[in-house]
Amino acid sequence: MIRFTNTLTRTLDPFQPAGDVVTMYVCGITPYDESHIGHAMSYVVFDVVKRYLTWRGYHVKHVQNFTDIDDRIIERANRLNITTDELVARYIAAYTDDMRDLNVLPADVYPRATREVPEMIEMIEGLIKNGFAYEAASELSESSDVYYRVSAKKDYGALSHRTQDSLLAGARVEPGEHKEHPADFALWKGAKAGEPSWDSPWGKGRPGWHIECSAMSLKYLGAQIDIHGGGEDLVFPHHENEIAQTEAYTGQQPFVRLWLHNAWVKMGEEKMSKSLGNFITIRDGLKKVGGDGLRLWILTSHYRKPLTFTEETLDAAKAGVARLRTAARAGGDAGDAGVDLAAYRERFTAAMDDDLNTPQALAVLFDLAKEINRARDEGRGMAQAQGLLLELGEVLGLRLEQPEQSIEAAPFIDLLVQVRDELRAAKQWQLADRVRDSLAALDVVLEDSASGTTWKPA
RNA sequence: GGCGACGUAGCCAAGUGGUAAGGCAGGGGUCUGCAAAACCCCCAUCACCGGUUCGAAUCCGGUCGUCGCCUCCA
Repeated sequence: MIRFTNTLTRTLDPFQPAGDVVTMYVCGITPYDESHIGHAMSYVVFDVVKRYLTWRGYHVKHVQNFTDIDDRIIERANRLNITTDELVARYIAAYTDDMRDLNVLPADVYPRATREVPEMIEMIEGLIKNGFAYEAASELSESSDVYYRVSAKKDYGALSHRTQDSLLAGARVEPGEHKEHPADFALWKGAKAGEPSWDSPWGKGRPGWHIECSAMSLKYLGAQIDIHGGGEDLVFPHHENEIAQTEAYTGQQPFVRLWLHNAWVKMGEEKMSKSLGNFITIRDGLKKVGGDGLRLWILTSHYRKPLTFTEETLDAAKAGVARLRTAARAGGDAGDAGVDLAAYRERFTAAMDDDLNTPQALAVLFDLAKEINRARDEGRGMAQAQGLLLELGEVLGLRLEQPEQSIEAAPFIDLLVQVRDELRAAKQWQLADRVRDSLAALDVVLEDSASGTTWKPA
């Protein structure tokens, strides 16, 4: 039985989707800058959720949004003197490249806020009609704002385990806003001069942040969905507000059956974040340790625990990948090594069933790798065990069977290796070693074995 | 102030009642022309104090420390 920790209940609950197709909504990025490895953690984690459920026989429909209009996008576009559309297109492309290289499977739909405005307006109108929202004049705009009336929903705060009273303390009202209650939040913002805006019953304006996810999950996945995921920092206020909006609008509860949240990446003792400026981009991480390396680094920690970034841990992940790859690719003799494959399969499944315990699942892969290496050393067949290693690796999104990038110089390296073999046959050790050392300096590692010499990128 | 998380070997990180998975690094071997890889062996009593229990890293209480959310954030 697959179980997950549900943020709403804080308990480990059996996974029970409502229908044949598992509906999963994951909060996507705001494309105004390059994504960092904290984002990578979130998307890799939910990619593994999807891969694992699929491996277990479920069909998953995955929707992930792009928040393509917000303050940061407007600011950044103004600063670069380009349109918000141009800015957004640039960073969606960068994100897409990052995900491809991380081997993150694409979502089924990538809705964008700016293309779903009518749906959001319809929802806001419904909320006003049934008393959960109200229009309010704004001194910052010629148009009105629309706010969600938090006090109208009794269980507001359930996800983040907060009371409405406690929310009063932290809530802030910007100058010029006319909220009934400080904790009320914007569904629609009246347009300020020079901002992109859309026509609405309340004049020109743009949607608030939270309403987009409510509108898009409703449109693409229905009033009630199985899984909603995102980073832990979205629990409040974003996801709390999504629940409030969607449930108030549809009248159906619960909006989400299973809330999943991943913890954050720490830089030393602090959270990695854009605002602190202490981030490593996905692109840089990929250059350093590759897609598998980054994934392994992320998955060696449980998704609900903070993951510490240091250069050393990233290097460790890279070395770990090399180890798994060696076992997966070492020239395999056909046949069964006498390895109890079913036992490994069961251990892996048990670990993953238990709230996606990827650290334990990886331990199973490493144990299996050791068995494969041992079989090879003893001259036993190991092809089946290697097949299992690849299969389980794939569930975690690891591409162990092939180099991630084709190397253009491969034919030349092969040639050098051949020449070196002849030198070795002639016992010209010094020259042979020079070839090896020179290739090493170019990050090509040679390994001699009884069956010949192989090489791999460092 | 409110809510929450965490503190396990040099580093990272599982384990939530029966005497500590895994990875990286390190040490010693085997193999090798040498090296690399691989294999074998070694390397922690779980922040601290007290309690419950036959038995606790794991439950309870306290102390110290660290971090997060409450404002944009994966």
